[in-house]
Parts: sequence; structure tokens; C-alpha cells
Amino acid sequence: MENENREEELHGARVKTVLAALPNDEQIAEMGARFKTLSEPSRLKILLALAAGELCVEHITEAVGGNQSAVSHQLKTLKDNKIVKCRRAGKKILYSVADAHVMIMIEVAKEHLNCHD
Amino acid sequence: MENENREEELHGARVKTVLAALPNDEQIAEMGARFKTLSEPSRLKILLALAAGELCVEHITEAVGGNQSAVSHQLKTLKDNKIVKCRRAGKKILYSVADAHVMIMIEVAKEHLNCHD
DNA sequence: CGTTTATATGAATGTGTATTCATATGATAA
DNA sequence: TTATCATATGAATACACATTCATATAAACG
Repeated sequence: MENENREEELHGARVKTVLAALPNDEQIAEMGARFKTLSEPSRLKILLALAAGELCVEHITEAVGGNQSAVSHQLKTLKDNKIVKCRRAGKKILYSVADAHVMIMIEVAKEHLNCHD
Repeated sequence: MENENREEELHGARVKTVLAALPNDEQIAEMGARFKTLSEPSRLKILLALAAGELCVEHITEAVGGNQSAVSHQLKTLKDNKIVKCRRAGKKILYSVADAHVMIMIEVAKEHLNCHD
């Protein structure tokens, strides 16, 4: 049918548009990595806690609930991804947010929570 | 040392603030689920393609590169999460974006791509 | 120094899930 | 109705990774 042919052409053109506008694989991987970091409830909770300011591992562990080792492993992941940074203060090591973009994305997600789809 | 005690108290208070402001576990899970959906490059690519408009499975497959079955599985995931919707048109099934919030998050992530940390 | 305290690390385990292959479904057109 | 086309589905595989337990590190304070 002719109608379908026209749609076919329209969509074919759209595919080309899409391909042209698509970020490259490396960029997509980077975006995906950011989202992945935020996809784990444990990490998300840690970041939500750190949104209030610098905290030592012990307090983070209290705030998110869980065991120290798990929190430490997640902090390592976050640090490796440069989403948090840390400094020593006496016996404690204080963690804080290092990537403002990620916090913005969390804010956006939080705002959308109450929006009934 | 007294200084440390004061810091300790400050942080203790901060933990309480954090706990009070923290979304509940269900909400955190919901946020995490949204991020998780976007964390897979294959899905991200599909959504970036659909940003241009409605596309049939075949064209999506062309646009993202990969095999038809994989794309179909991912589309199912996206549909189950109400991020895309679909309708039939002749032999084809056309998919389109159903969740504007998710697209906003993708936009935010995309904008942050070129920001050298 | 040696001890304690705070945090980090490694190995092991378990779970979740992306992908592929083969095939089913289901609408369409002949 | 039958053949064909577009898409969906199920099972199998493989891999990534969160968590736990046990232990290592390393700074600090006596």
C-alpha cells in the first residue's frame, strides 16, 4: 500500500537522523556508567547521605544501615568513579561528594518520585 | 581532643539530619530502578533512537546495531517499566517513548558529557 | 613501640541479567 | 486457508557485581 511506503520512507529517513544524532559508543558507555553507579540502592543511599555534607565511614554506615565492609566496598567504587573524594581527619576518613553532575541527576530523579506516571 | 569531640557532635547531628531527609527504602528502590534501566548501553541507545520519534523494531535494530532478538528483549524490559509504549501499524509494531522523565534524565546526562570533570 | 581504632582489601558465594539460538506467535496478504 | 513477514518468547550460557567473612593496613595515642 502506498501509505505504508510513505511511512517506510519517513521512518527510513528518521533512522538516518537518529544515527547522525546518536552519541558515539564511548559517550554512550560513559552515560551508562554514570547511571549504573546510581542504580544500586546502597550507593544511592550513600550519596543521598553525603548530600548533607562530609561524613566518616562509620557515620555513613549508620546512616545507610548495613555492614562496614559493604559500605567500604561501595565507597571504593564511588571513589574510583570520582563521584566521591575523601580526606583524613584524625583517625577518621571523611568522604564527600566530588561530582556535582551526579548529584543533579539524583535531584532530578527525586523530583520525579511523586509524579504519578 | 576537644576539637574532635565537637566535630563528632556535629557529624552526629548531621547523621540525624541525613536520616530524616532520606527517602524511604521503597522510594530509593524506585529511583535505583529508573537509573538501572538507563545503565545498559543497549537500552540507552534504543531510547536515544526513539527520542527522534516512533520507530518499528526493525529500524530500531538497524539504528542500534545488534540482533533482533536482543532488541526485542530490551524493548520488553522498557515496556514492562513503562518507559516505552507500542502500537501496531500494519505488519509493523511501532515503539515510542512513554516516560518523559526518563528522557529528561538522559538529556541531563548528555549535557554533562562534555564537562571535563 | 605496641595497642587500639578506623578503614580497606581479598576471596568466595550468590544473584541478577544481557545475549544468543531456536522457535513460537500472530497478523497480514495472496 | 495457507504462506509469509515482523516480532516475541524460552531456555541456556556467560558474565558482572553486591555482599559477607576474615583479615590486612595504617594511623594515632598511650
